Amino acid sequence: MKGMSTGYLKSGRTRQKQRTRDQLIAATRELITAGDTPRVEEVAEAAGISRTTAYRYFASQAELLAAAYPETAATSVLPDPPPAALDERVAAVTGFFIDGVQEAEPQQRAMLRLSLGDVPHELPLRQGRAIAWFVEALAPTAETLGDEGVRQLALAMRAACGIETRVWLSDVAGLAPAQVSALQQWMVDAVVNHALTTPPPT
Amino acid sequence: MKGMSTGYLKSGRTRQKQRTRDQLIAATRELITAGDTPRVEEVAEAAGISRTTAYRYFASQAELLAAAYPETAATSVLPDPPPAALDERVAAVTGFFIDGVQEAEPQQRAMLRLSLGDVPHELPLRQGRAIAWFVEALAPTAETLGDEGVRQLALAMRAACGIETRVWLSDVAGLAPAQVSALQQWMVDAVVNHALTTPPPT
DNA sequence: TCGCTTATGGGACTCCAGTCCCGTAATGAA
DNA sequence: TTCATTACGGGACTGGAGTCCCATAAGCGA
Repeated sequence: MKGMSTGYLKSGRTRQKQRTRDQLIAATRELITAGDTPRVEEVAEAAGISRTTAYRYFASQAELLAAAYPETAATSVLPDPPPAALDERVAAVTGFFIDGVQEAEPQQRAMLRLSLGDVPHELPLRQGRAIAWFVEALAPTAETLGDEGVRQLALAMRAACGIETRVWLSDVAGLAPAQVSALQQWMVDAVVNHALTTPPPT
Repeated sequence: MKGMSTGYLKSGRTRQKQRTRDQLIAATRELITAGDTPRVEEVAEAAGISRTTAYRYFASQAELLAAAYPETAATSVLPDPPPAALDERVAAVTGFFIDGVQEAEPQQRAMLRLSLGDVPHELPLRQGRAIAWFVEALAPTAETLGDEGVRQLALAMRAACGIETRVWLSDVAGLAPAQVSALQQWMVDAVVNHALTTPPPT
């Protein structure tokens, strides 16, 4: 089972398939918020759907978890109206992002672990949706840094406050969740300030 | 099988056990440098030792890989004599660390993945050995930052240039290995410089 | 050399992820 | 209502990680 093509839902019994898919995702979310990383079998059972069918919709546990990850439909996470000051914009986006990671930490960890699996994934398991948010926050620096510089800085910001850094600061460094968030926020400030004097490499 | 207590090797047939353990680690290293993440069974077979015995020494594939990770016996990685300038000290340690991570990337990824397993580990699977190196590099800042400040900064530095950040910059951001290293080096510079004006949170 | 201790080997077993085959039943068009 | 299409369910199967039991043989002291 290789996962279904994107167009699959669009032909034939559209509503039935959409309903099945939605039920699987809903069940996944419930189990995740209940605390664990559910097996595909558990999700299927909770949704009243057979394991086989669950695998028809999602090629792996990883894809199912990724699909269940809450979509932030918003293309921007800046307040309205967006502040003009760079530090306010950065603080808003960074705070939103760090809070989101902290809240969904178990799921984030599961997705990270599964994305590190032996078999490379074709499907975009971890999509880097947040990069655009950081780029937007950096709009005031566009002239000085240029498109490429802005992008590199946004990557550094995301790297500094993502789940990967959080995992190490928690598991190995032994910091408490609030300390992790504070240090990540501080690291983001560091890279932003540094970029203003020394542009990131390209 | 829960792994053997530390004192196990010290009682009874010491040399035999040490030999068995060494053979397992040697075989693991060979297979790793050959390119893959070996299964315990493969390691055992390559070492001419039974799978059961391999599990007697290492409770999991993760522990075996961690034990096979090259020990940098050196307590310092600064050149001799160590430079006095902060930026030279930081550049030396960071360069050494980033290069080491890049060279052992498959193994590092495997250890990261396995450390994210569902079952929490009691044994120190990932030990944070590098923290001391960064603390040492930061010696010139000890007076201004204080012990706690130095440690927090060292954690931020390690977080910025570790395998976790590397994974994201490679897999999601799509940077080439050399670009990843360059951006990580730049991030380390950023946090060090930032700490001189704005101490990290405690 | 003998015999006790104990490290080792063999192999069966559980659990989970993922695949595959095939029969059934729901859907929706004629 | 009839009937072809097709989504679904059941269940067997592979393969890898890790556990456990028991027999064997290697090590080491007497």
